[in-house]
Amino acid sequence: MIRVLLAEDQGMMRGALALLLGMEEDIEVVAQVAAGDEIVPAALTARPDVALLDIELPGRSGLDAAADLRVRCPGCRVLILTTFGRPGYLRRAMEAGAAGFLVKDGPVEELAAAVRRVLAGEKVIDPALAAAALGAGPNPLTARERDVLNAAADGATVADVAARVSLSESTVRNHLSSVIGKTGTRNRMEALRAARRQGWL
Amino acid sequence: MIRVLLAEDQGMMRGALALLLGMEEDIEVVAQVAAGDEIVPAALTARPDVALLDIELPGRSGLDAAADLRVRCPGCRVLILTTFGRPGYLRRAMEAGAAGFLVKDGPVEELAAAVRRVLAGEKVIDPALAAAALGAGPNPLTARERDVLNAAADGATVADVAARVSLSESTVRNHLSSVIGKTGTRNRMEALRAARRQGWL
DNA sequence: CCCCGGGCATGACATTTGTCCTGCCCGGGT
DNA sequence: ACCCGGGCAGGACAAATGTCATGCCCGGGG
Repeated sequence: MIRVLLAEDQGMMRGALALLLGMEEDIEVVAQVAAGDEIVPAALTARPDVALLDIELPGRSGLDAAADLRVRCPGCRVLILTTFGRPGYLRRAMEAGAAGFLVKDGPVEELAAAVRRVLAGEKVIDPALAAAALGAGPNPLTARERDVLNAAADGATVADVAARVSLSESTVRNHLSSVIGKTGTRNRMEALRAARRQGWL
Repeated sequence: MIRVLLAEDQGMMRGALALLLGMEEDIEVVAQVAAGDEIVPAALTARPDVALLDIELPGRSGLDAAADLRVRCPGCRVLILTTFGRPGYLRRAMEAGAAGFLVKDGPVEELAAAVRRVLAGEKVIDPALAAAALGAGPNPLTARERDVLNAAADGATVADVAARVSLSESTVRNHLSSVIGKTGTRNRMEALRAARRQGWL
């Protein structure tokens, strides 16, 4: 019996996946969580063999939780299941020690198969996605630049961002100008979209 | 046997829902589509009793398709199934003649139940959402303002937008200024977020 | 008939944004 | 000891953005 933990915020999706997986003879869903910060605690009590994690979750990113599971719950394989096949997401997933990376497109049949393959020690990665991730190179943004970009993501003005991250307005503008340069875009809005598309968040 | 058409772009979600609904004794999924512009053709050949439609679909909005089904396929009830419980979406769904409006949170069990209730002639709407939709009032944006805002949604400059919608730059700025005013925001980015949140798109 | 809202357009203006240059501090490599 | 990348900040400048007043045209309603 393969013990599976399921982390997914959309109730209907989570319920449907749980039912589907539960229908397989050799799979058992031993825990379901809807938030990122519930993943590690649930894994510690439920002791799953495979953790099926969404990335965009309330509370905490599935990728962060994956990195934690690596040390807090060794022997528990991580399979990332996400809407977006962003190169940066795949890269971060691999760095976090994930054993597989699935996108929510693609047929349902893939899911149970991927769970079994991951448990068998295989890596499960879409080859096309892998190529894209390798070709795109690593995240060129510095931590500070990501902070500032995130703080500006909701349309905040320079002054707002400066207040949020406790920086001078000049510095904020310098950082923003820098990410605009690195993304090859013309303004923060385009830069934001570009960074998101790459999974640089 | 209730004949159901399923329109949902995410492969895994679509597959999972189809399997779940198919498991009900009285429900049969007679068509599955992944794009908005496939809905009406599929409905015309498959003759479903209930059309379960996502809103955000490639090709065409599920809401537009719903309005079309009203005339092209009368007797076919529409049940909207969407990620976002935006007031404006619900309002538009009702105006398009939908019989129900479900959000993808909430338990899976709701789904089959909603299909049956819709077929029985009931309206299926979350009361809290209905209250929000009524309280929010109608969409204050004019058609042109929506066009311009959409054209600016990807970070395009005023010049870009003007070219896209064939307007003078001055007019574009006037329209943008107007939506900023109507949304009570400070710039186009905030205005965009506000409009999206309301479902005014 | 007149008024009003909507679309379109200009020009003027203040503010914000993005760029560039300079400078300082720090820590890690060579 | 030296350099370099990163973070931080200031100033100066050009370009983009947002506001406002004005004007014109149209169609629908009172």
